[in-house]
Amino acid sequence: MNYWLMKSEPEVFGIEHLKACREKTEPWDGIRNYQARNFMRDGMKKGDLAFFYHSNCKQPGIVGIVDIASNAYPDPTQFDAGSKYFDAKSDPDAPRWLMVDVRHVRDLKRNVSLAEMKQQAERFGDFQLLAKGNRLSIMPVSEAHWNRVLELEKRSRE
DNA sequence: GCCAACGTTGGC
DNA sequence: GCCAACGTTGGC
Repeated sequence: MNYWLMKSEPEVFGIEHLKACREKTEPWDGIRNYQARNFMRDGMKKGDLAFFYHSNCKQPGIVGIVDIASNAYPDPTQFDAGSKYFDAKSDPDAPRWLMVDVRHVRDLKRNVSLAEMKQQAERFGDFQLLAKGNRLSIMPVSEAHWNRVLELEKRSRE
Protein backbone atom coordinates (compact mmCIF):
# COMPACT_ATOMS: atom_id res chain seq x y z
CA MET A 1 0.00 0.00 0.00
CA ASN A 2 1.19 3.50 -0.79
CA TYR A 3 0.72 6.83 0.94
CA TRP A 4 -0.09 10.14 -0.74
CA LEU A 5 -0.83 13.77 -0.09
CA MET A 6 -3.62 15.62 -1.88
CA LYS A 7 -4.04 19.37 -1.78
CA SER A 8 -7.28 21.25 -1.90
CA GLU A 9 -8.29 24.80 -1.18
CA PRO A 10 -10.72 24.73 1.76
CA GLU A 11 -12.76 27.52 0.19
CA VAL A 12 -13.31 25.36 -2.86
CA PHE A 13 -13.43 21.88 -1.38
CA GLY A 14 -12.35 21.41 2.22
CA ILE A 15 -12.26 18.35 4.39
CA GLU A 16 -15.58 19.26 5.97
CA HIS A 17 -17.16 18.99 2.53
CA LEU A 18 -15.79 15.49 2.18
CA LYS A 19 -16.75 14.61 5.72
CA ALA A 20 -20.32 15.68 4.98
CA CYS A 21 -20.42 12.94 2.35
CA ARG A 22 -20.25 10.41 5.17
CA GLU A 23 -19.19 7.05 3.85
CA LYS A 24 -19.91 8.02 0.27
CA THR A 25 -17.04 8.52 -2.11
CA GLU A 26 -16.37 11.75 -3.92
CA PRO A 27 -14.56 12.28 -7.23
CA TRP A 28 -11.28 14.16 -6.91
CA ASP A 29 -11.70 15.98 -10.19
CA GLY A 30 -9.99 18.94 -11.78
CA ILE A 31 -6.38 17.77 -11.66
CA ARG A 32 -4.74 19.46 -14.66
CA ASN A 33 -1.08 18.76 -14.09
CA TYR A 34 0.73 15.95 -15.84
CA GLN A 35 2.93 14.96 -12.95
CA ALA A 36 -0.02 14.73 -10.60
CA ARG A 37 -1.97 12.79 -13.22
CA ASN A 38 0.88 10.35 -13.66
CA PHE A 39 0.97 9.68 -9.94
CA MET A 40 -2.73 8.81 -10.06
CA ARG A 41 -2.32 6.70 -13.16
CA ASP A 42 0.88 4.86 -12.33
CA GLY A 43 1.08 4.86 -8.57
CA MET A 44 -2.27 5.22 -6.88
CA LYS A 45 -4.30 2.12 -6.21
CA LYS A 46 -7.64 1.57 -4.60
CA GLY A 47 -7.03 1.11 -0.89
CA ASP A 48 -4.12 3.53 -0.62
CA LEU A 49 -4.31 6.27 2.00
CA ALA A 50 -3.73 9.98 1.55
CA PHE A 51 -3.36 13.06 3.68
CA PHE A 52 -5.87 15.79 2.99
CA TYR A 53 -3.96 19.06 2.80
CA HIS A 54 -5.51 22.53 2.94
CA SER A 55 -3.69 24.93 0.64
CA ASN A 56 -3.95 28.62 -0.19
CA CYS A 57 -5.53 29.51 3.13
CA LYS A 58 -4.73 31.04 6.49
CA GLN A 59 -3.32 27.90 8.05
CA PRO A 60 -1.99 25.62 5.33
CA GLY A 61 -1.51 22.12 6.68
CA ILE A 62 -2.61 18.53 6.90
CA VAL A 63 -6.11 18.21 8.30
CA GLY A 64 -7.22 14.64 7.68
CA ILE A 65 -6.89 11.23 6.11
CA VAL A 66 -8.79 9.90 3.11
CA ASP A 67 -8.69 6.59 1.38
CA ILE A 68 -8.41 6.10 -2.33
CA ALA A 69 -11.68 4.44 -3.28
CA SER A 70 -10.98 3.77 -6.96
CA ASN A 71 -8.17 3.42 -9.40
CA ALA A 72 -7.68 6.29 -11.85
CA TYR A 73 -10.31 6.80 -14.53
CA PRO A 74 -11.14 9.61 -16.97
CA ASP A 75 -12.25 12.89 -15.40
CA PRO A 76 -15.60 13.76 -17.06
CA THR A 77 -15.22 17.48 -16.37
CA GLN A 78 -12.62 17.73 -19.15
CA PHE A 79 -15.44 17.15 -21.68
CA ASP A 80 -17.97 19.44 -20.02
CA ALA A 81 -17.94 22.77 -21.84
CA GLY A 82 -19.64 24.37 -18.86
CA SER A 83 -16.98 23.27 -16.41
CA LYS A 84 -14.03 25.39 -15.45
CA TYR A 85 -11.98 22.23 -15.92
CA PHE A 86 -13.07 21.86 -19.55
CA ASP A 87 -10.23 21.00 -21.92
CA ALA A 88 -11.12 21.38 -25.58
CA LYS A 89 -7.95 19.60 -26.61
CA SER A 90 -8.71 16.40 -24.80
CA ASP A 91 -9.80 13.59 -27.12
CA PRO A 92 -12.73 11.52 -25.77
CA ASP A 93 -11.10 8.46 -27.29
CA ALA A 94 -7.88 9.17 -25.41
CA PRO A 95 -8.79 11.26 -22.37
CA ARG A 96 -5.97 13.44 -21.19
CA TRP A 97 -7.05 13.86 -17.56
CA LEU A 98 -7.79 11.30 -14.90
CA MET A 99 -9.20 11.32 -11.42
CA VAL A 100 -9.78 8.98 -8.50
CA ASP A 101 -12.58 8.67 -5.98
CA VAL A 102 -11.80 9.39 -2.35
CA ARG A 103 -13.56 8.74 0.94
CA HIS A 104 -13.20 10.47 4.29
CA VAL A 105 -11.46 8.30 6.86
CA ARG A 106 -10.94 10.72 9.73
CA ASP A 107 -9.97 14.25 10.62
CA LEU A 108 -6.64 14.73 12.29
CA LYS A 109 -7.08 15.76 15.90
CA ARG A 110 -5.58 19.07 14.90
CA ASN A 111 -4.17 20.83 11.89
CA VAL A 112 -0.58 19.70 11.45
CA SER A 113 0.52 22.93 9.85
CA LEU A 114 3.06 23.55 7.17
CA ALA A 115 4.83 26.03 9.44
CA GLU A 116 5.15 23.40 12.14
CA MET A 117 6.66 20.85 9.78
CA LYS A 118 9.07 23.44 8.50
CA GLN A 119 10.27 24.01 12.03
CA GLN A 120 11.10 20.30 12.30
CA ALA A 121 13.71 20.20 9.61
CA GLU A 122 15.34 17.09 11.03
CA ARG A 123 12.11 15.15 10.60
CA PHE A 124 10.73 16.73 7.45
CA GLY A 125 13.75 18.16 5.69
CA ASP A 126 13.35 15.86 2.70
CA PHE A 127 9.55 15.90 2.62
CA GLN A 128 8.51 16.82 -0.90
CA LEU A 129 5.73 19.04 0.41
CA LEU A 130 8.34 21.34 1.89
CA ALA A 131 10.53 21.51 -1.17
CA LYS A 132 11.11 25.01 -2.45
CA GLY A 133 8.69 26.01 -5.16
CA ASN A 134 6.69 22.83 -4.78
CA ARG A 135 3.35 23.17 -6.54
CA LEU A 136 2.35 19.56 -6.96
CA SER A 137 -1.21 18.95 -5.87
CA ILE A 138 -0.75 15.19 -5.57
CA MET A 139 2.46 13.66 -4.33
CA PRO A 140 3.71 10.45 -2.79
CA VAL A 141 4.51 10.33 0.93
CA SER A 142 7.03 7.88 2.33
CA GLU A 143 5.95 5.64 5.17
CA ALA A 144 8.49 7.40 7.38
CA HIS A 145 7.03 10.82 6.66
CA TRP A 146 3.51 9.48 7.04
CA ASN A 147 4.34 8.26 10.52
CA ARG A 148 6.14 11.45 11.45
CA VAL A 149 3.05 13.48 10.64
CA LEU A 150 0.95 11.19 12.82
CA GLU A 151 3.47 11.48 15.63
CA LEU A 152 3.29 15.24 15.36
CA GLU A 153 -0.50 15.05 15.48
CA LYS A 154 -0.34 13.44 18.92
CA ARG A 155 1.68 16.27 20.38
CA SER A 156 -0.07 19.37 21.55
CA ARG A 157 0.93 22.54 19.88
CA GLU A 158 3.23 24.56 22.06
C1' DG B 1 -2.51 41.67 -2.52
C1' DC B 2 2.26 40.53 -3.62
C1' DC B 3 5.37 37.84 -5.81
C1' DA B 4 8.56 33.75 -6.48
C1' DA B 5 8.52 29.52 -8.62
C1' DC B 6 6.95 26.71 -11.85
C1' DG B 7 4.30 24.89 -16.04
C1' DT B 8 2.48 25.76 -20.63
C1' DT B 9 2.09 28.00 -25.03
C1' DG B 10 3.49 29.42 -29.34
C1' DG B 11 6.52 32.12 -32.58
C1' DC B 12 10.62 31.48 -34.80
C1' DG C 1 14.19 22.77 -30.08
C1' DC C 2 14.73 27.33 -27.90
C1' DC C 3 12.94 30.63 -25.08
C1' DA C 4 10.06 34.76 -24.02
C1' DA C 5 5.58 35.62 -22.60
C1' DC C 6 1.97 34.35 -20.09
C1' DG C 7 -0.93 31.86 -16.62
C1' DT C 8 -1.24 29.42 -12.20
C1' DT C 9 -0.06 27.99 -7.58
C1' DG C 10 0.25 28.93 -3.05
C1' DG C 11 2.93 30.85 0.97
C1' DC C 12 3.27 34.96 3.24
